[in-house]
Amino acid sequence: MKISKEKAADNRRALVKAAAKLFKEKGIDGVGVAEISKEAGLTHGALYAHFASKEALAAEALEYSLARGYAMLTPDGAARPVTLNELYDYYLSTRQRDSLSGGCAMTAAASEIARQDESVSARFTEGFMRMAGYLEGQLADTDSQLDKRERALTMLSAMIGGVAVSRAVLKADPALSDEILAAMRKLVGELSDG
Amino acid sequence: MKISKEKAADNRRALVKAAAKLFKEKGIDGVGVAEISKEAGLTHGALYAHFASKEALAAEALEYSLARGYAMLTPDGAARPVTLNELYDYYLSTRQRDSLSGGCAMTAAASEIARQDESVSARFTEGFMRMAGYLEGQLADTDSQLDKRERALTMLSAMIGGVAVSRAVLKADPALSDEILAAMRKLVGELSDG
DNA sequence: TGTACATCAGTGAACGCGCGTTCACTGATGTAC
DNA sequence: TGTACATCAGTGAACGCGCGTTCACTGATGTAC
Repeated sequence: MKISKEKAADNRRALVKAAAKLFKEKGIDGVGVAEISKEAGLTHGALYAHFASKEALAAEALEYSLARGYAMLTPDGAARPVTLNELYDYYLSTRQRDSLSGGCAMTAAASEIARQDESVSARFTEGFMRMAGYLEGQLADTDSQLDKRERALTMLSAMIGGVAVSRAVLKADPALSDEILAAMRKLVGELSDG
Repeated sequence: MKISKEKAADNRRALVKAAAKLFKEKGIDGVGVAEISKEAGLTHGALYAHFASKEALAAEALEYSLARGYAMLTPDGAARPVTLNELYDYYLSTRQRDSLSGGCAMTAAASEIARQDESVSARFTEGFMRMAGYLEGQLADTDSQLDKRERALTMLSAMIGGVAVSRAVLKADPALSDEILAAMRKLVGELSDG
C-alpha cells in the first residue's frame, strides 16, 4: 500500500537511525539489510525504495551518527554549553565505552573505514575534521611543542584509539580497560590546558 | 592423500600466515575460509583438519601477528637493537599505514576486537600489554603528570588510534592523513623523552 | 465538494551467490612384522 | 631390508543458511477534473 509522504519520510529516517545503531554495534559487514529493516519496522524491500544500496545507506548512517555526536558534544547543538573537560569526561567514560550502539561512530568504525570505499571515507573525514576544528578553536595555549591544530588532531585520534583499545581489552581485562580510559583522560587534560 | 608430518606442519603454518594477512587486510568478517585456504595453497576442508573453527583460526592468527610485530620492533627479536625513536618512526610511517596486510594487527583489528568473543580479546590484550610493558621499561623520565605506565598505555593507544584514523581519512584527504601521522609522531616523541 | 484514476512506498517471494561446516573418500606416509 | 597395512592430512561435493538485490504486485494517497 502507498504511504503518505510524511510517513515515508519518517520511515526513511527510521532506516538511517536503525542502520546507524546496528553498524556501530556489529560493524557494516556484521549486519544485514533484513535486520536493519526489521529494526526500523519495515521489510528489506522498502529499504531499496529509499537507498540505492546497502553501501549508500552506510554512508548516510555514518553522516547521521557523526552529526548527532557533534551536536551532543558542542555548544552549537547542545541544550546547554559543554566545556572541553566535560567533553573529555564523556568521551572517555565507561558509559560511552560500554555502549557500542550509543557511542561515537568514529570509535566504533575506525579500523573498518579504511576498507570501505571513498563515499564512506569522505563522511568520516568530514565528521573528524568538524570535531577537530571545534577542539582546535577551544584549546588553551600550553608549553607543548605541538601547535593547537596538531594537538587537536592528535587528541582526537588518541581518544578514538583509547576507547577502541579500552573496548578491545574489556572482556579479557576490565581493570586494564578502566586504567587506559583514566590514563587517556589525564593525557588529554594535560594537552588541553597544560 | 596423506602428507608427511613435516609438510602438514608447514601447511598449518601457511594457514595461520594467510589468515593473519587476510584478516588484517579485509577484517575477520570480510574473508571466508575458502579464500584463506586458497592463499595457503590448500582447500577449505584441510583447514578443518587443523582448526576447530574459523574463530579458532582467528585467535591463532592474531597471536601470530602480534608475536611477529613484537619481534620486529623490540631488541629481543630483532636482528639489531631498535631504539624507541625508530619504533615510533616505523609505527607512524606512511609505509606501515599504507600496508594493511603487512602492518600492525592491533591497528587493523582495533574496533573489530570488541565484537569478537573472549578468546580473541585475550590474545589482543596479551599482545597489547607485552608491547606496552616493553615501552614502559624503555621510557625516560619527563615532567609529564603521567607516570611511565600511564604514558606507555596512552602512547600505544594513541599510536593505534593515529594510524587507524590516518587510514580512515586517506582516500578522502591524503594530506590530512600524512599530517595526523606527523603530528602523532611529534606527540609520542614529546611523551617519550620530554 | 465528489469522483476517477495515476502514483509509488511498501510487501514478500524469488534470484544467484558465498558463507562456515561436514563427511565419504583418497592415497602417500610411516609403522609393525 | 622388504612387505603388509593402519593412519590421517587433504580433497571436493554437499549441507543449510543468510546475504544483497530484484521485481510483480498491492492499495492508500494525492491529484486532476
